Amino acid sequence: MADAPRYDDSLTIALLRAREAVTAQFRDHVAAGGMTLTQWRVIRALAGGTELDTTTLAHRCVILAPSLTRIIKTLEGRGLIEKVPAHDRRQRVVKLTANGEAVFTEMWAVSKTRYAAIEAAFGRAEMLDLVETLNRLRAVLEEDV
Amino acid sequence: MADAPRYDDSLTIALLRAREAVTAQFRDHVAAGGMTLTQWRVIRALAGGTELDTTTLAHRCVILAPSLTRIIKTLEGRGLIEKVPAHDRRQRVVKLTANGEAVFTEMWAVSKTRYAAIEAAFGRAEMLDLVETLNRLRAVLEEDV
DNA sequence: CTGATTTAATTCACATGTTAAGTAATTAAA
DNA sequence: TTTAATTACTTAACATGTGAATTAAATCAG
Repeated sequence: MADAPRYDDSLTIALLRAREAVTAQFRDHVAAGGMTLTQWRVIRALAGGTELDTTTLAHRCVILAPSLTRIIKTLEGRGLIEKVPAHDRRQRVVKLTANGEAVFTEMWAVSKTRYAAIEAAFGRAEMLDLVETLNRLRAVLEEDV
Repeated sequence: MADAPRYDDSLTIALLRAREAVTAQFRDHVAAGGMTLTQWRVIRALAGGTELDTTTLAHRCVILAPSLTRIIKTLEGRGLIEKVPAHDRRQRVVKLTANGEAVFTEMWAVSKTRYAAIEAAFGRAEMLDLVETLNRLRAVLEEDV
């Protein structure tokens, strides 16, 4: 009785630990760039001149709106992103500044290296398969259950 | 160039979204019990009379020590857990109160149902396989890379 | 065209994640 | 045995997660 059965734990905990292990591979170099992993997701989503409104950006980065509001404020304060006038004046559309693009380019090179290392260690086929499985799980849960 | 390539995104985002989709299946009923998902992990880890120190508990629940300190304070304040005297007086050992066990038992029944629904929708074999793959990924990353 | 509804963001309040620093108890070394 | 190092946990400070309430702009109904 020391260990209760693991019904809802096995999957949620496995996802949590796996994600923790993966992000750990990027955390240091992102922190070295003076950024959090969440902020880095935003920078990445805007790289290459992409202009996005808050809703779209939040969805792509998997960040809730209130968090993104704060992050935009922070990154704007650091001169990494800037506002862009929008047709719909309710929207807040943003893009990277020249400085933001430069920071992205610099960090991106390292990021690719880290990712390649993961791929090499785990196997490219397994990796693609895992991503496919995860997306399938998500699709199933977002419809049926 | 509107879309930057997806090197480090595919896996981290897939993990993030998949976890979000899974936890969404439990969030409502856990919230209905007046608890957060993180607090629920702690309750579950202690169910059945289990006594654990903070370090072990933090590891099992995948919660950082500072977060667990606050959570223990909260749950203790609600009368769900209580301290247990420990040999090593540096340690904080806790267990569920009778009330805590009762709350667990009540919520556990629903939790199992939700989990069974996920298993039915996604497939038991795929689920076990996914958990195994996630743990293998973690093992690889925690050693080699 | 005016009022009701919907939509996009923001703000608020609280819980948790995250790193660094601090405290108390234990253990190891001299 | 007294000090130094280690260990377990807490506190602090800031970033993010989360749900609810709020504000402003756009859209819809009549």
